[in-house]
Amino acid sequence: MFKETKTHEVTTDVVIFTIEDEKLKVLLVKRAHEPFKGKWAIPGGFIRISETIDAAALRILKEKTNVQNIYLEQLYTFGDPLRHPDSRVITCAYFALIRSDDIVLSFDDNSEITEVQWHPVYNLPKLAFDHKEIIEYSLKRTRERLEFCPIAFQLLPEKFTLTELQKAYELILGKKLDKRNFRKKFLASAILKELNEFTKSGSKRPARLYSFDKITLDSKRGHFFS
Amino acid sequence: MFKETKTHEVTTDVVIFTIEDEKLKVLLVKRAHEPFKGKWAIPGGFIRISETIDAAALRILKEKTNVQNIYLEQLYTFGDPLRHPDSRVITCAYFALIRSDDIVLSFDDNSEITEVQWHPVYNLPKLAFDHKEIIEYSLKRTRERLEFCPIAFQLLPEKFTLTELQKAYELILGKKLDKRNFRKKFLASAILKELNEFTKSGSKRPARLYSFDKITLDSKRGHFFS
DNA sequence: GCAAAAGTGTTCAATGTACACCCATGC
DNA sequence: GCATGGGTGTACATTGAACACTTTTGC
Repeated sequence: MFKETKTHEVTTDVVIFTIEDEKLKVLLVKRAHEPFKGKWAIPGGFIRISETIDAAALRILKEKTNVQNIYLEQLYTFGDPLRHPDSRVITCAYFALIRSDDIVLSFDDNSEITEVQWHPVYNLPKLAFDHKEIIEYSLKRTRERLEFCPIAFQLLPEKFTLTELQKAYELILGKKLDKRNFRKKFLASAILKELNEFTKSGSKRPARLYSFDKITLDSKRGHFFS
Repeated sequence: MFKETKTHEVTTDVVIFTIEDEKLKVLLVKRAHEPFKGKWAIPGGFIRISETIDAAALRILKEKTNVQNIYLEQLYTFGDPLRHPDSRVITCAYFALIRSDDIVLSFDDNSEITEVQWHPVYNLPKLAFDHKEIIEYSLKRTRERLEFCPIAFQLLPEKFTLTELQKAYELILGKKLDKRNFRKKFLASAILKELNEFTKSGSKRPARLYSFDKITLDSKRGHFFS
């Protein structure tokens, strides 16, 4: 009975969302080897024997984006025996939301990968393994989370306008929202800090900048991210 | 890098809730061997090389309870390198809700287990591994699910009274609910079928029996259990 | 007739939704 | 002065929460 388990392999894959060019995008890597050589996949890797699964996911996030201290949530563990064509690989998937500016995509020259790139979520190339399913499920979960917690702030710069925040919501949810209701809700929620700064307008009325109120956010962390 | 993964072991553990003697209980097994010999644990086992994780969890559920076709949901994957004292064991935890009547608890004489028993959730013995944490998290998720889907019906017989349904909710949520509001909500929801049958009262007013409307439930399955 | 559980409605507060116009700026 | 995106409030419907008494039965 124990013998059987020896050939399991356990990986973690991380779905990393961002907003770039007014589009919701996901980070993909191009595979250097078979199986699925030359196909796009979400970044992932083996879980090391003495690291937690969370740590493995964070490590992979950092390897590709140099980003740390991010909202990273365990999504689901995918274990169909046929999901990997060669061997039994169980993967514990995570998802994360990050800002794409001031990020330098990178990868070691370990010959596992030949490219790293952002791809529009709503227009993905053909993906390796069951990664399409994993991304779809991530999006679904992100939408569910968004109804309760303001995780969209991970996608925005420290100072942002309400319109930018609304755009982020609309991109994730895939639908238009009512401007007045949106603003009313956030201004009532006390998680935003109204700044006395405005965008230097490029040919239109300057917009007020807001930031997330770290104190309120931390105090509600258990509530939001439980 | 690949070599490292060879010593991972992957199991699934299943938290099985039921209601017995007006208490919310969870199924525990007593371990026959070290580590944690003689300690109570939630039932679990290795995932076979060619079965899905879902199938493994269902198999374990069936081995202990002979129950199939049940609401079984993947909970979370626990992978702290120190959660097992001897080796690296990653476990993919599931939870399920079942009725305890007409269930015969059982276990193979494979000498892994010396006992199988229901234990009150709110009064657990000391548990092996991180199983206390897993049960607590299961309860939390069950509560969250309960706010959206009527999963409590898994705990009840086919025909039940509104009071029994309410009791099930109260036991899971750990708090009293308002009778009138509770009934109003369910009678408005159209997921209950009102039967022309009543409990044969034991010294009190007979109560109307209801059953879950399978058709409505199935049509809302995607909605509830998405 | 009394103990025990079944059954029943109204009011109020909070929340979500629909909806249209004026404002400040750059050109 | 006009085009562009920024900013604002009201009315309505839905939902959840609080709350107390009458009914039916077995004994």
